[in-house]
Amino acid sequence: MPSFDSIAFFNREVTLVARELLGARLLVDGVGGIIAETEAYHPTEPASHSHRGKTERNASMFLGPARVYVYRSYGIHWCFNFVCADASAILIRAIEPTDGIEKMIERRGLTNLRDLCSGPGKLGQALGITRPTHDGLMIDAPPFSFTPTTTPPAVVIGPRIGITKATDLPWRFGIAGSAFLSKAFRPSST
DNA sequence: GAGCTGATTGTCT
DNA sequence: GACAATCAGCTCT
Repeated sequence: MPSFDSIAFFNREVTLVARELLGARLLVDGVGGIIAETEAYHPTEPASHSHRGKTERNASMFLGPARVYVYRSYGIHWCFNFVCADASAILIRAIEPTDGIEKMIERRGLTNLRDLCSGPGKLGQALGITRPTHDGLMIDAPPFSFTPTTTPPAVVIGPRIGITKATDLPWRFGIAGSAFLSKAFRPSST
């Protein structure tokens, strides 16, 4: 039994959780690493899949906090999200590989650690994420393993990328100075 | 090193 | 029928 209450952790304001996820350890079947980059999505803004209400695709976002939401992006990639309070979600954009690296190299067909999980689609492939297998599951039950950090890293904040709506919201969070980010953060102090 | 473009398929209008 | 929370490969500087 984990002493960590995942529902309480995720049942909070989505941008707060997105920031606290940085440095946490996420494994899928023993493969994964340290979360290095996240983006927050809330139903009140148009970039969120839950903005238009519940559909078959986004049903997992309405199951409650600490769930996993998986969707296909551009018809090719699987993207991995955590569900938070009020049908909000956090897209995991990048991970620093620490566990099962050989498995990730095999799945990605690459040997460069920095390219294994530095983007939502790459991450989904490296961790073997698919919608039929993982969508709607709880994050604290197998095959997942989630461990929050006890030593929060320095954080950089910026506007979300890869979207066409609500692009001005500073809801993208990353570990400052990490070599595993999907893209560099726009220069800004603090 | 930075920036642009084609690929590919499920979902929504 | 059009779009999309992306990636990889190519061109240009």
